[in-house]
Amino acid sequence: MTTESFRCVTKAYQNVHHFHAMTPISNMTDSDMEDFDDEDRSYDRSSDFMSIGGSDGDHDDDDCVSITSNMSHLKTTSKDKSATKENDISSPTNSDADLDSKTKKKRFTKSRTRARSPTVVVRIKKNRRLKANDRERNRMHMLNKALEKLRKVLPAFPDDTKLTKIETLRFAHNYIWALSETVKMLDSRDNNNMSLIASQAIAAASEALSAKPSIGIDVTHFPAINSPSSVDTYNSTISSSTTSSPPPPLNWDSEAKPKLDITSNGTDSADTSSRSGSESSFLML
DNA sequence: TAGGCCATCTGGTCCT
DNA sequence: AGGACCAGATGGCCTA
Repeated sequence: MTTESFRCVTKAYQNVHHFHAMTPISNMTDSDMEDFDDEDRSYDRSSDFMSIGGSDGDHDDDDCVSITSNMSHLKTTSKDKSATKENDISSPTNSDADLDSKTKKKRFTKSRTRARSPTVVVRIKKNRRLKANDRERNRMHMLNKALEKLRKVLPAFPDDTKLTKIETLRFAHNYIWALSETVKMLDSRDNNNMSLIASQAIAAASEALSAKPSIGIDVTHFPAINSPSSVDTYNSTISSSTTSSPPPPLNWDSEAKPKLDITSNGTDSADTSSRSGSESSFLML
């Protein structure tokens, strides 16, 4: 188990309420038990211990999710439990049938407006917060997993430098843009005016992007990347060709991810100052 | 040591 | 009511 996953698992367990795993039920007060029921946790009276879901001790990166799943399971269980409670109310026993309607109404009202002491309310709120924290943690884990998938489909940097979140998004944005431009030009290969078309495409893209400041891709910086998809390289090659000869092939190794040349100069952006120029250019938004 | 990045917690808001 | 989403706050870790 990695340190990170250990931290993750440990934290998740820390964040569960003080009713945590292996808390002896016998040590609980009646109000505790009531609160516990309120918070939809399962427990096992027969074993006199409660748990928040099993763990085989062999955690991996998915363990945080599994913990959440376990808690979700508890939630499901609790829903069943609450449903059972409702059934208990709606389907009275024979002794209940002996009661007059007035009494029944009184009991029903009481069950719906159960008075709770301030300490119980605080505890309930605390548990809701913990559950919300768990969901939020899980949500962020899912987001990070998606981000990791995105990193894997992007060209790798020479030293396997892990892109930060913002760099990944910027890089992906520019990378898609580059591929789009390449496809546009490839679609026009049998046209002798490839150079004109390419420049028009870039101009159009530039105009469209400049019209949308929220995107703000810097087209003038983007071609600084010395990759086969570099519009600059591509376009200059096309410009120098007066015939209908095909543009330089995309010579990216089909087996390995293309390596970006980060040795050329470029303009650093504020939050990519620690990276090389061309890298910053490609990441710039 | 300062700054960047990240994970997590937290309260608010919106939606179902 | 509860869950999803969001943004601000906070603290830890790492690096120049």
